[in-house]
Amino acid sequence: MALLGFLARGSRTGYELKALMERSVGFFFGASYGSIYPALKSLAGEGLVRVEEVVQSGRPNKKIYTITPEGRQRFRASLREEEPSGDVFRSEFLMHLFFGDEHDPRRLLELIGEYRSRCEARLERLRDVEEEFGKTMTPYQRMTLDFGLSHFRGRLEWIREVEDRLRSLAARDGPEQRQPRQEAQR
Amino acid sequence: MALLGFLARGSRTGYELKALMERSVGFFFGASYGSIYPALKSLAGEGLVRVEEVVQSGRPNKKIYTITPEGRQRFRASLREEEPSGDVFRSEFLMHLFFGDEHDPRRLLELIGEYRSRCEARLERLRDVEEEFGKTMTPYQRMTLDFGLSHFRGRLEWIREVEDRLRSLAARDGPEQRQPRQEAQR
DNA sequence: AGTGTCATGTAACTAGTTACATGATTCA
DNA sequence: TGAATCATGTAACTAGTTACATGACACT
Repeated sequence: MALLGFLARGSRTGYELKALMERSVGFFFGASYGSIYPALKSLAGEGLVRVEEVVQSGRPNKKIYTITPEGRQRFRASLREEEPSGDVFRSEFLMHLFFGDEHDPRRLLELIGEYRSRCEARLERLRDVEEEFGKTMTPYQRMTLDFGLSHFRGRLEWIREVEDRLRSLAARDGPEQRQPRQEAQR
Repeated sequence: MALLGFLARGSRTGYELKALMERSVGFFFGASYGSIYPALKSLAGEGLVRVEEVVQSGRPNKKIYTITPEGRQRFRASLREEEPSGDVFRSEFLMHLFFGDEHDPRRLLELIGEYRSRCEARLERLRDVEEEFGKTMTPYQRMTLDFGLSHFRGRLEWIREVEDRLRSLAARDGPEQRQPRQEAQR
């Protein structure tokens, strides 16, 4: 259904749809080729999109998908009728942190550093999107972008505080006490 | 592996583990019976946990799982060696908002109201956990709880702003213009 | 010489969830 | 009387992802 929404704003190939989705809704709705191509095929089978094949040399023929009037109708019907299911959130990183007292403190600091990098990178990409499209977005697209911006900013604030607490915990335990069990096991 | 972590803090039944996980890590690591029972079985098969069956009448026999020394070792090894994969976040609600201009404004306000209720309920539950266990938590458990607290507080702040913007958009468009396409299609 | 972009697609796999099956006891 | 709690487990299903297969062209 998401694909229909994007196609309602202009005809695209599967490849273009993936790139477009990655930048716009990627942070809350991932989609791989393995899900996009089969979905487009089934939409075409239902007559919700039309396919126009453009012959190319040196690469597979381009397939430009265009939404049909039935597709538009179906899309709007799905917006009206579908109850969005609850957000899904899952974090293995937090599970590691949860069991932090069984962890090597240095490893923990390393893990959170990686976590921070990933958040920073994602925030950066959202800022790029803001600069590039900020003026042409609908107010609704703007709201979802703001969601992402505040999401990652909040996350980074929390990370900074956790790093401080982790460092003071490490200092309190003293440098000589670091990963005693790991040393003993060898 | 998460199950081993919980069992390292005390022996439990599968049923108890589910309840325990729901309250403590539920907001970032969901687990259903359909995943817990088979996992416990395979852990027992690998000798990482020991099972003690308690005969009961009127309900299935209780199976109390206890971690073995090999289980503890394996758990710590997994903390040391496993790279936590990136967080997973997915929101159908945001997809609805993203296409807000094709939506009926009243329906949108309704959807965000439901979204707010869910967030408030989750925040409330985390506050319950804080009151009940705040004093006995490890500093690491405290950090993950704070993650949840700041996560949902940030979310609620964003929601309030979106509700304001949505209402002013609805006011600007005027009440007579509501869902014009939906009316016309019938 | 090597990386990134364009461009399609499938098969195998992963990691679960949901629904079902069973059923006594306790509390409001 | 009805809901919640305790307690286990499986089968069928869902919704994907990852890796593979193919390969030219442009840029650095």
